[in-house]
This record gives sequence, C-alpha cells and structure tokens, in this order.
Amino acid sequence: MLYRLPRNLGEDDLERRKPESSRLKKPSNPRSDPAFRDKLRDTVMGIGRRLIVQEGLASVQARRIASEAGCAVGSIYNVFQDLDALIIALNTVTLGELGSALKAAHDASKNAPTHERLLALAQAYFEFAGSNRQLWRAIFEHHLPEGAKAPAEYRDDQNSLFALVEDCLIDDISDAAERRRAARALFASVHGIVSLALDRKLGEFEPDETRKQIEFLVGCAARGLQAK
Amino acid sequence: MLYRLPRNLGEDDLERRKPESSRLKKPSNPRSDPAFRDKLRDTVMGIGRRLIVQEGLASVQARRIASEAGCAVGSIYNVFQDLDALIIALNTVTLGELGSALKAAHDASKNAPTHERLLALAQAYFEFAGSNRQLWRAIFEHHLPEGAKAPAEYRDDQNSLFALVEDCLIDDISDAAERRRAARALFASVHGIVSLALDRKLGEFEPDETRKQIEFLVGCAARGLQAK
DNA sequence: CGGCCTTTTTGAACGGCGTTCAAGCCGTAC
DNA sequence: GTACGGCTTGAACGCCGTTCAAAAAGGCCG
Repeated sequence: MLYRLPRNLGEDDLERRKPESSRLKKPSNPRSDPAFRDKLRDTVMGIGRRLIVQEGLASVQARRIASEAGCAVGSIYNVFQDLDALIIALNTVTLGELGSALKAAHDASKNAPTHERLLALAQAYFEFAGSNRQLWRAIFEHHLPEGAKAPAEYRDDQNSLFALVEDCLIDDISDAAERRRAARALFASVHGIVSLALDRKLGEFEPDETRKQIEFLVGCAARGLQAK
Repeated sequence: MLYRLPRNLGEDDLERRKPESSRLKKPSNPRSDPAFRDKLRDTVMGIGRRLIVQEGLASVQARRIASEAGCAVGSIYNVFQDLDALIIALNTVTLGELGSALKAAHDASKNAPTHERLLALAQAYFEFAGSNRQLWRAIFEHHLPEGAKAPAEYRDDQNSLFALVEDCLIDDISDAAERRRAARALFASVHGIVSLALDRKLGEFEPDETRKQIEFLVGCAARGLQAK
C-alpha cells in the first residue's frame, strides 16, 4: 500500500527561500544563508533520489532520510514543507530528465518523416521508463492530497513534453486544437502501453513485446493520419 | 505493509472455506461454519467498497473497517490475510464489473465494422472508469509488495478483457500473435488516455476532450489497420 | 571575554497506521 | 458439568509523518 493520506501542502512551497528573500533581512546567522539551507536540501534530495532508485517511492521516509543524512527528522521539515514537497521536487527533476531525453530524440529526427519521428519519441519514452523504472514510476505513483494542485512547473514540464509530439504533427494536422488533441492522445497511448507493461500486473515485463506494441501503435497512427 | 510469507496458507486464501472444504472436518462450532465467516467477509467487503467509492483506496483501513463493522480489528484478519488481500478481493470484483461492461459493449456491436466495435469498447471503458472513478483508480493504485504475484484470477480477468478487443480484430489481423499484440496495444492506449485524463495531474478532467482523444486514437487505429 | 539575539537543530512526543497474539468467550460434544 | 476447539477481542508492538519546546550555534556588541 503505497500512497499516503493527504497532507497539507502549501501551494508553492517549492518556491520558498529564494535568494532575494534572504536579502531583505541580512541573516545574522550564517546558517540561515541560502548556501547552508541548499546544502541540506541537496543532501536530502540526493538521498531521496537514491531511495527511490534502489527501493521505490515507499522508502522515501523522514526518519530514514534523517538517519542517512546524519541529521534529526525535524531538520528535513526545515527545507521541505513535508514529504510530499520533497517527492514533488524529486519528480520534477525526473520530469526534466525525461524531457531532455525526449527532446534529444525529437531533435535527432528533425528531418525524418512523421512516422519515424513519432516512433523515435515513443521509443525514447520507453527507453527512459525502462532504464529509470523506479524514478519513472514515482511520478505516477505519487498522488497529491485531495485539495492540492501540482505546482505550475509540473504542468509546464508535462506540456513541453506534449509540445514535442505536437511539433511532429505540424505537417499532418493543420488545425492547432486538433493537433494538440492528437499529440496528447498519442502521448497518453504510449504511456499506457509502457505503463501496463512495467506494472507487472499481467505476467512479467517483456521489453521486446512492448517495443513491438509501440511499433504497432505508432505505425497505425501514422498510417491513419495519412489515410485521413 | 509487507507480505509476510503465509503461515500455512497457499496463494489462494481467497478460496478458503468453500463448502466442500468444511465437509472434510465437520465444524464443532457453528461460528466456524462458512456462513458465519462469509457473512463477516461480505460485511467487510461491503464497507471496504464503500470506503473506496466515497473516499478512495487510502481510506481502506483496518481500524476504520472494524469500527464500521462493529467488530474488533483482529476479526478482519480472520477473514482476510491482510489488507492487501482485502483490496485484491475488492479489485477483483471491480475487474469483473469492468469485464461485464466491456462485454456488453462488445456483444451489442456484434455485426458492426471494426472501427465501430473498437470505439464501442473504448467508450465503454471510459464510461466505466468515469462513473466508477475511485473503484477504477483503486485497481491501478494498489501495488503488490515486491515478491508477491497477483492471483491467477486477476490475470485471467485482464486477459479476458484483452480477448474482447482481440475478437474485434479477427477480420483485420489474421496472425494470432500479431492480433494479440494489437489488442493489448490498443487496450493499453485507451487505458493511457483515460488514465492521464482522470489523474488530474494536468489541469482538470474534461470528459469531452477525453472522448475526442479516444475517438481520434480509435479512428487512427482503424484507418491504420485498413491501410496496412 | 560575556551577554544578547536570531535562527537552526534536535528528538521526545502525539496520533495514527497495519498487524499480532494471549486471554477470554461460547457453542458443541461427551 | 467439563473439556474442547475456534472465534473474538483489544491492548501492545513497531512502524509512520509531523510538531514544537527546548537546546545549541553563530554573529554582534559592549
């Protein structure tokens, strides 16, 4: 049972503690210096990331992190509002890395036909999810408490992923709204295939089978677009 | 919540206490009668289901269920090995209901062309997920502990869902392996679209937009199959 | 140096979780 | 009546996230 009961989450706590906020009041204590804070923040995030990679999201626990970071539990709550905020920060990093991977595939196939470009993106997505399984899973395993909204950065990152697909369809779908919809549908489709494949809920994970499913889907979509 | 290896129970504790098993040893106490056990079992499952529907999977808690069922926490562990087993039992029910919904759509479109049949299935899936959000989410939110495997029934249920899609493709894809792959890919694709739409991680849930995405995907796939 | 002040760090404490298990309870059998 | 099971019970155990009063740490000033 991997999720948690809702916690309170300030809307933008990820944006706290910007350098300029500390300029308003000169810190009389160097430990209130952003550098100090950021150091612990980085340490905590590093440990959190390692925990996700090695054991999964469920192992991101306050006491665990504190003991590995050599500090008290309370200190974690000094740099992150709560564990949700830490997880969101970690997932934002992962989302960024996923974005880079997709962007690389997108750029590399710049002048190829639509079919190839879509396939390159889909394969890059699958590749990333497969070789960063736990990090990737963490993105979708983590659920915000009922009221809370994902930070803007989160949604922007997701939108920029969709935009990569959208860009591949620019020659095939002239209407912008329709293109946007198609891009999201295709992205979600590949996500669905990868998602069900990695959630070993039906038998073991078979990379080759998954790859072929992706090829089938993208092939159908590309042909379907042309035949339109 | 760790899956301790069962004391003496095999993987099918859901199947325990069938009438025939009680014939082997006549119970010396009526409370060991299947009827008694099943009554509590049903009560617990009823409460569990209501908790999922009303508040989500996270509210399926031992103390909560016990208090609503008017029994002690320990009694729950007499009819379910642990909460995971309860959740799996609940999800199995949901999976069955989903299967019925899809089968109805499948049967109703018996003689329609492939495109319509696929669309009917996809729409039925979306319809089910949308009007049973929490129950549907619970299926994918719940993760088995590392070592454990889903019960056979679970996988059989999933396979029978795929089979419905497969059946729609029988005229379009002659090779059985390829048809199987296509069915899974399409199912997963629709699942992906519905999944990302309902996980309000990117903006609010917009049923109409989702419906159009599904129409786009199925349309592409159907045309793509013909153009093959 | 010793106060003074600010901010961080600390970890015991709180409430809640899943799960266990010794002790009691309760029909039945003898 | 007594003995025998299995069922029920709920306190207890060991976790969890989170809080917050108290302690500590570092700069400042007289």
